[in-house]
Amino acid sequence: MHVGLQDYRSDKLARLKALNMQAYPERYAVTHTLVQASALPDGTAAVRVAGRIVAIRKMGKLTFAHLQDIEGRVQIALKQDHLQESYALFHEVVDIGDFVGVCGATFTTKTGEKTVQVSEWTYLGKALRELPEKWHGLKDVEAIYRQRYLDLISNEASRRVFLLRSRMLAEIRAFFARRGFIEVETQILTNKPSGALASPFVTHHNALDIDLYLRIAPETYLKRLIVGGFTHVFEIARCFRNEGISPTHLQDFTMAEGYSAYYNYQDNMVLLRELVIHLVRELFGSTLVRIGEQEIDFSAEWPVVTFRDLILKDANVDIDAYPTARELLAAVRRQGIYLEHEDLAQLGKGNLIDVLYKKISRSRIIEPTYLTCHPVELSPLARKNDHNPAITDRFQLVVNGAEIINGYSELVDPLEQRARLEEQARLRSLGDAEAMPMDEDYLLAMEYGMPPISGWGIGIDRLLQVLLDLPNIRDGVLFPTMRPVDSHESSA
RNA sequence: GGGCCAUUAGCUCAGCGGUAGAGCACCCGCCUUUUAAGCGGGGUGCCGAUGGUUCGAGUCCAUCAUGGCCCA
Repeated sequence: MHVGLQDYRSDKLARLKALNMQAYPERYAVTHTLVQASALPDGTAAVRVAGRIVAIRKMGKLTFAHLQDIEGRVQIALKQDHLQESYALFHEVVDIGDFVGVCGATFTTKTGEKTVQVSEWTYLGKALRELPEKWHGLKDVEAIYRQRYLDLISNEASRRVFLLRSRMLAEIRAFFARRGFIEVETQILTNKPSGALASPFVTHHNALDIDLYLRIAPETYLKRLIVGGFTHVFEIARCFRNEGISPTHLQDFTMAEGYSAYYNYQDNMVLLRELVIHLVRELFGSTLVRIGEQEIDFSAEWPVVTFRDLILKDANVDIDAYPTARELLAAVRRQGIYLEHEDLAQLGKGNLIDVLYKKISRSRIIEPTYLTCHPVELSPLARKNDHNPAITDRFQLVVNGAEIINGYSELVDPLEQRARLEEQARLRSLGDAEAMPMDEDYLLAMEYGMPPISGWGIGIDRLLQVLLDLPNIRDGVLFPTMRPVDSHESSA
């Protein structure tokens, strides 16, 4: 016997078998979903619904119960008058948590709840363990992540989060389809961890006897597709980064990423603003979203701020006035700002600006804001600005201190790309694990010619977290990665 | 990697040196419009693990495990 199984439930299972009833039948035909049934007019006959029993209220010869699924619930009523001996049987074998199917007619109770008056019920599945407590639900964070099914059964708020996530992805697909984008799937097991500055997961292919990397971004593959003739292309891409765990970082996350030939980054700033406003409207029925203490109106104008102006405002330091990292760092210290980093002195100017921004500015940005003109060394795949070679034609959407969207005009010149990747490879050889490796295969594709391109990436998990104001990004992930409960457990 | 917090019944939680507790769930009885149904009766436990201190340890100490938050 397994630990934790409730004896009274095992007893009822044995009782079912003794009565020659199926504890786990193979099929049940329904006429309505639970939510549909709860909206039928009174007197609708022969309604057949099925679900998990989440509450039973027995009042002698009359019993009320609730059937529930992911979308909702409906009340059922069982009367001894109508059901005869099968009324007692119900109480003899059915527990909260079991699945049943019922057939009956709809009516409305004195207290106004639509209810199916059961004329016939069918056993559909035994639960050998008790459900979490009906009023408080499942509270233990660890159990919520490890046993999401229990969280979904017992917490209405959790059901809402995951239904909204699903709708959000459907709306993103519909939005881009309407604008002529073609959805693709590119490889997840890659030869090079390209397309972002991040540490990859490494795995091994036995037949080829080579190490492979789980993709950190689909970027270079989607741009190869532009070479191949796609004009507007996007992917809902699961990506993997072998980095630290925090309430805002996942190792295994979903990115929607897209590219358009002939666009520049400003075209995409317009496009993605439309997308976000569309999503907020569809999901919440309004562009006003409550996030923390703030009510944010996504339809209001989004400020556009350059890195330089942002840091000038928050730190009183003009990053353009200091040509080297050393001078910039000294200027920052003169403002009484002390940055924390493992080897601050080793950082290049671009990375230093990035650390500074994260320290003093990012968390202060609450309303949707486009941050632009990123330092070139943070963006090895982005196009340099035609007038200022120190910055790129890049933008990020920041909301409530979180980076939701990243996009830029793409670097399409293969010779400059080669030089940039050589610089990255050099940083990598000096020990920067996040620098990009040389990627000859991508350069080969570029050498066949690229049009002007602009691309974008949306952190789906992050977006969901911000819009739903979730304390931990994993609250929007069904089964977040966890350490195993017992790493050397037996095969019990 | 560092700091703080948590881990007690199936679930939600009390208990902080002296015989393991409550509510829900569960079992028995009553109850034909309830909905955290109600009323009466019943306590189901490896108190995360391992050591230690003590006459005596959920309780104090140490180490470990898992998780959360903050910092790096």
